[in-house]
Amino acid sequence: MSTTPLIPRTAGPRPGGRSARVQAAIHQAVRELLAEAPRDSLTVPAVATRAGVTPSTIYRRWGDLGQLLADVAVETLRPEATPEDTGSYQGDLLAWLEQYRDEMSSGPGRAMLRDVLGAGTENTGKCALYCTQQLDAIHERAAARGESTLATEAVLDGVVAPMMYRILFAAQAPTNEDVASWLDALLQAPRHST
Amino acid sequence: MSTTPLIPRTAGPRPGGRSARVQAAIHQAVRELLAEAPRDSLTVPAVATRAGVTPSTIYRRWGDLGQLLADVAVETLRPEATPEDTGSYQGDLLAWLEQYRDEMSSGPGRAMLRDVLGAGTENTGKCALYCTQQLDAIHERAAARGESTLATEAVLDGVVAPMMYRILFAAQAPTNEDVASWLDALLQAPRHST
DNA sequence: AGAACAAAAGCGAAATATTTGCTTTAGGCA
DNA sequence: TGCCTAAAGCAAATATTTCGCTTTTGTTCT
Repeated sequence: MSTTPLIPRTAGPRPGGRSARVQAAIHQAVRELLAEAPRDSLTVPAVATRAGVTPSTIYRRWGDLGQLLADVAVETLRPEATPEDTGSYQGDLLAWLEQYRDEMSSGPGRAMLRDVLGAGTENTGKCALYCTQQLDAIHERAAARGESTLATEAVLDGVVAPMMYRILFAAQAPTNEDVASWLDALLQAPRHST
Repeated sequence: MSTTPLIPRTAGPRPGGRSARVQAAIHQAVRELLAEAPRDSLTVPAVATRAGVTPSTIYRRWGDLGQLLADVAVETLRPEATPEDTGSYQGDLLAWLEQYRDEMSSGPGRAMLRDVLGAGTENTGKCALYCTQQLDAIHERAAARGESTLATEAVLDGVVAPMMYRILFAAQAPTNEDVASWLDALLQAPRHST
């Protein structure tokens, strides 16, 4: 029964405080256990034990295993660097899209997507935000070089969306050739902004 | 060795048998309870009670609540009729895409998507299959009329995929205007097959 | 620095949910 | 009809989740 408020969620109040330490221990425990055993044998008590924490801590903070897994997933998905600089806009775009495809269509990538989408919180928004931010970074770098570019939204709709649709729903994941051809279609047809 | 079964998980061996009746009762119970109480207060024992069945029946057949919900969702999502005939290809397409958007971006629609994607079985494939089949039906009807058409795959990539991407990841769902403009872009640019 | 406060964690008992071995029932088939 | 098998029922054993209460910890105010 879910009558409880279930407050903030993902971030402890300040870095370095107890909350932050406990959260880090729990996230770490989840990652370790996911590496050791199949995902569906993971339980809250097991995570708690590994993290050196009581189960009720986890239940009070996350509510259930799904929310916790979603948090860990979105945390893992957060880009740790700006997209690689290949020297050209089209090169940057293609390189980033291909690595994104690799990551998302892999076993662990798909599992993380499932966790995030299955939980259905604002974590899904973060997921899309990270993607948009990386594309924006590529866009800005190209603009600084004076290259003509596509709107980030066009890339999202033209490449990322079909890619995700196939990863999520289709029997077989998209290939790098698919990605390249979606991108080509965009680069040929529509008006670039200069 | 009898090579028989290859049993699909969701369907009892024959319609009318005990399995089929039990499955129907359980599906029905899930739908009723979902209509009465918030989704996360649903439990397997509650479903079992409502369906007049023992919990172990559900656990043995579906494994857990998530799988059962995914089954019910994909069953609900199955189209019960061929797409409405508006008289023209473009009319048919637009009408169907708009109703699909309505359905998928509604509260219940999003919940069902979450259930299906979160469970991560071949149910996701069925979901995409239904969509493809409806689009193919529209395509065939247009071909029979002698109209020029788009490849179903183009519609999937150009309209359905961006639509789903936003429903799943974005803060705000796409509008019918979005759908219309995605479709327009397709209809103007690329080669139609006659 | 020290005291007081609030937020979060620990603990353990109670309530629920899940698993499992065995029995019973219902359909399919010779 | 009378076996035969797959699925359901039942109930005991486990495992999990929830919840009230206590304790710890970090922050803030003198």
